[in-house]
Amino acid sequence: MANKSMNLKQLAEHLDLSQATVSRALNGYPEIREATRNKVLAAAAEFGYRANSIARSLATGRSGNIGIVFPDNFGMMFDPHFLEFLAGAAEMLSTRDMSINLSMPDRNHESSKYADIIRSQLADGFVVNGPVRHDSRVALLQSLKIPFIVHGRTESEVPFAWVDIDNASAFQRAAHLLIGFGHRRIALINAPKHFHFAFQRELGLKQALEAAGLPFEEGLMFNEPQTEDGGYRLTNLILQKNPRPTAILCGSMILALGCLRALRDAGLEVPGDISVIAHDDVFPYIRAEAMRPALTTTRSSLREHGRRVAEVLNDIIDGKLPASYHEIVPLELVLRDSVGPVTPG
Amino acid sequence: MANKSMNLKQLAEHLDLSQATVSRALNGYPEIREATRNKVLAAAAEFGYRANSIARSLATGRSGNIGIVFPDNFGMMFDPHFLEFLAGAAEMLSTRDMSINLSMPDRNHESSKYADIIRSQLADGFVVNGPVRHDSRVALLQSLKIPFIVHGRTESEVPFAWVDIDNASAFQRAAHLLIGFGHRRIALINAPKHFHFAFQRELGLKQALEAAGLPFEEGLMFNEPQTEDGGYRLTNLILQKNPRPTAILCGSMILALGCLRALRDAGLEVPGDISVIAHDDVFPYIRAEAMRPALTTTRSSLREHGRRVAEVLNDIIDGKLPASYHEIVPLELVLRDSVGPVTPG
DNA sequence: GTTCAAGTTTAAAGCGCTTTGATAAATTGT
DNA sequence: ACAATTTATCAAAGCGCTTTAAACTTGAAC
Repeated sequence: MANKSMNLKQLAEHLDLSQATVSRALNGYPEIREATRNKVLAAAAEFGYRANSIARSLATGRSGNIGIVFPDNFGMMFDPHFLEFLAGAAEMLSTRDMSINLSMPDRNHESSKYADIIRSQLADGFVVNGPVRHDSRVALLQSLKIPFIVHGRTESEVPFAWVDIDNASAFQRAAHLLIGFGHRRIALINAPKHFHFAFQRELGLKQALEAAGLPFEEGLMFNEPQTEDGGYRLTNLILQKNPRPTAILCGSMILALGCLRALRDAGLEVPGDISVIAHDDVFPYIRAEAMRPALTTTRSSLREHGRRVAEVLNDIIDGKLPASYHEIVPLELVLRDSVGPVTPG
Repeated sequence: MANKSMNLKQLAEHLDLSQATVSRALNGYPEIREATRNKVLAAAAEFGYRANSIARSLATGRSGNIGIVFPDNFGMMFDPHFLEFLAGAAEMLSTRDMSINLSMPDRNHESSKYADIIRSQLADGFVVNGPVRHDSRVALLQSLKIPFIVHGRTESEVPFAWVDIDNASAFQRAAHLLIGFGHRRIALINAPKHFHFAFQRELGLKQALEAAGLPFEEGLMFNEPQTEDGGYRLTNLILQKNPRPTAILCGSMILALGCLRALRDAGLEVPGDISVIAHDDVFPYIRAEAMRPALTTTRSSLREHGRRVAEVLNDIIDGKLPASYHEIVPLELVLRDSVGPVTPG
């Protein structure tokens, strides 16, 4: 169908070498003489030879794919975040000549989905996205002995691999900053609390308040899927509180977008009347520094997470890292112009 | 690493049959006696046997993957739309035991990306997403003789496969409806005009106006990436026009969200003061029927497109459909409550 | 009872790579 | 100069499936 291109055998014949030698030369084995390797590389380039990944997989027993299943909460938790993560993973994998095997969860037998994919060797391991506080996928994958990594964290008896940011401490630091500026009533616009990261973020705020001897007010905690619309509506609710909170913490830039709009509509100045800090997942098309005022954020690139998670999963599959490996991606608190001291009145 | 499961040879031995027979039984070949097939099926189920997709691919010469490359305009065109499409494609493919090979475009040599993927047999064909009016990918893939399908359309000398909705006629019908209600000044909030679909939509509006002998006003055409924010800002611009347009056409539900908010902020009633029609890509989490007022829309599910595009691409790869196959997905005009007659004033 | 065709099943080749174990060539030591 | 190493290359096996071509069964037809 497509242009039948040269295969290893033909390349080897052309070079008057054995397939074994050509294969090794291409794959960087040390026992190949430099002169030979150069000849092989040159010929490969000349003919545009690329190893057939299928044949390689059959020989090595590795599919070269990592499996990513659409979050089953898709439609909730969702879109820009998941896609941004995907983009990072895809980017990283292409540098290692690997790919993503993307699939939808099977409503009926979601449990067998993973096993099926592994058994048919469509993927060598999985990424678990959008973990909830007690996520059953971890135990499932563990019992099936399938390599996996969680992006984020969940509560589990048995250790498992994960890569996450320190959500609690990020929001604690943000809150600490606000408290330092004299804020005492801080509202939180957050994702639904059954997500582990959302729960942790509220915890961080709580800790900062308690550390400062300030009361934690349940009534200032708002949870909603992270949409611009949600940010707008929740902010309007916040503004009805009496006395009005003097600062708002937003769980995502998308929520912040809605939040800022609501504040503008209400005729409030940031940071004059109210301070705002958001968590920035670094979407290329929503830039905190370009906003008016430039937004103070806790920042951690979701695309970067995608890259790192894919990398770590590969290393786990390769046995270079243990199945219990975990890592906290550092995160910055970027000071810009949306935080100021509380004004009396 | 993962649970070594049974392979064809072992299954055949267990059944005291040849691999050929078992393979055929499993793949539904007609020459297998019904009794034999049942035995095979039962055993396969018992042992949870799944054919190794890699080995199958090597034998058949088909990877079983379709390639999807992130739109290079990613960050523009984008997110919820692309992901929704992806979800549909993933869903469809899993019913055919196929997968998506998802990759990022290589900035440096995007042209070789496709060829590389085909040569290394990572995919059997490609979906071209988010085509612009003159999209170079079509000529590229054609010259490389790689099976592909365009989701949407583009201008090209040579015929190629595509699946699209009739954007022009959709917007023409929507405009026609508005005109029927007496509207004469209709504003359009649209994606950037270099995208083929956006261009077509404007064309449709223009045609409807001309057919009714009404003037087409360039100044009422607004183009912006399809974000809620964009819809909000552009609507505010529209409201400053004098005389004020009496109807707005929105290119997506996300734009419409922003549009409606701006109207609400301005204290305008829909459809009392102004009528609104939007194009609905059917996101599960933005429902036109749930809005206030329920929105009249042109409707065509992007997820459904993903399914159909994947299906057609497969059929083209299989040779069941010609490489010039194309199809216009029908689209509905759903009347709800956001359109009304022009009120004098 | 043969004969033939249709219906079933099988042995074996092959897909294109990696890798093992053997072999040949180059290098070293004595 | 010849054995002992080390280095570079090769032939062949094998990964797990599909598919071709051949072989074996039936059962009907004569």
